[in-house]
Amino acid sequence: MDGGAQSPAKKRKTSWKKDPEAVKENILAIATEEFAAHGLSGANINEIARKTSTSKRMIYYYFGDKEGLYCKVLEGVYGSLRRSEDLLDVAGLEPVEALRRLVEATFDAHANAPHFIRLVMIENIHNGDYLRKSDIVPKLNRSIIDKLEEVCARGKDQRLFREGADALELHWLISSFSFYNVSNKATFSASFGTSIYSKVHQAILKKKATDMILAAVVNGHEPSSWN
Amino acid sequence: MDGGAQSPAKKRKTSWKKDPEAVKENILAIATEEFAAHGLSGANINEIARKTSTSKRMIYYYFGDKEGLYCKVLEGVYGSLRRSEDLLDVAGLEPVEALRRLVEATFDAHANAPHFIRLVMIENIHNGDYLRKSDIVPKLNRSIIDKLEEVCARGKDQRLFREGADALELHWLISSFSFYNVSNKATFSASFGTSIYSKVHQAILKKKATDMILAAVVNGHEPSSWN
DNA sequence: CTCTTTATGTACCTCTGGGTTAATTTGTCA
DNA sequence: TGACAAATTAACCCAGAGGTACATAAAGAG
Repeated sequence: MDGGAQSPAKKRKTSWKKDPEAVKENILAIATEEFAAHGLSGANINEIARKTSTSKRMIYYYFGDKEGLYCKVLEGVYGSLRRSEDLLDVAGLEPVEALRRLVEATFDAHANAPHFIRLVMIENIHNGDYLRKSDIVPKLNRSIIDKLEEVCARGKDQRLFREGADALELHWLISSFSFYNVSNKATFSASFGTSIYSKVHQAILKKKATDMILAAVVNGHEPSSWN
Repeated sequence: MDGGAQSPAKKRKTSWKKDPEAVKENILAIATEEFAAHGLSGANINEIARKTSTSKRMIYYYFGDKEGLYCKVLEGVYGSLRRSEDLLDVAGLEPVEALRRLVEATFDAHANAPHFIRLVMIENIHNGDYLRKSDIVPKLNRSIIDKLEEVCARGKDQRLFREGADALELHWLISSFSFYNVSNKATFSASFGTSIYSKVHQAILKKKATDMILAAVVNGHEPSSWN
């Protein structure tokens, strides 16, 4: 699919060019695939090297060892998700619509970030050891919590939201079905079939889950999608 | 640390006894720990053997290879969960109470089955390949779905539940927060602190999540724990 | 134009870990 | 009681994966 690096016409004179950033990026991209696919111990450095346009030597040159590479991969996917969360702007929406938008966006973001999901699963298998060692932790998913807090505050101010609406608890709930929906697709399908993973059923689940959150948070909200 | 197997005084006469079932059980118990702790590729057969009261050779004698052992471990934990689900009887309760009980029981069952959670996570990393190969799949989590279906049917008959209440969708929702709560504890804590994992906060989350489900399903249910 | 630093390729080393071979002991049934 | 199967032990094998040594080409400093 990509390849093409071997085309002789391009680089016949200077046998190779120095381009550290591109090399690092290339390694990280492949490593993300491989770690996401096979886990930390399951991924194979030789295989990663083979799929890059560089050599195993360069992996160790830039990342030290397998764990170092894994950490950078982890930081990369967390960074991507955070950047996508930062793009979301609900400050202009009224509270109920803002919350609906946040839930739906979280659901979609998870559905569209399979690498992130898998690497978080893998990291949880390792008890979060590498995430904790990394320096990205503090600012981690801060932005999504900030947004939820802002929306909750406005909702309560306007007497639209119940007082029990709590940003962290909401994030826990919203993340749970958004994450589980992707992370446990394989075993859930094996047990109960693939029906809920059809495009239409996914839309229904998103709608019902969103409505359920709203029914819990918003005073007098009728969860009409459950009728 | 352990050792002691070399002490000559103990076993000078009958050096060993035949007890295949006990040996198999012993291997399975240790292997469950190790696979749950380190994953399929992360677990080490030599280490498993060392922790058993038998030898590596016996693992291969009874389970063929590493994957065979893993499959039996997987079947074991799924079986345990299913048996615990079978014990739950809500047929005598009126629909709303029955549903509340099912949600709470699922939440607690997951919280108390860390091995199951980790092995399901691991199995999902492997795309459910081994679960699908196993012969336990058909009857898998059938009982919990049957119970939900029975309760939903009664609830709708009595015009207590909304028509949109669907057993499989409910199971997806209930499982999601029950599972995520345990599976992602490490990364969630790393990001947002451990506050939600205190005993009291866990009870609050269970209450609120249950109330949220009820508010979605039950006509006119007021989610009072959110006030 | 050299000297140094950075970047890269090739070949290699080591040891771990999954899996096996072969012999030995225990139980059982004619 | 002796052959035969089942259970078990100890020692071994070896591919493969993580990691390294060493030489060297490119780029930058002076």
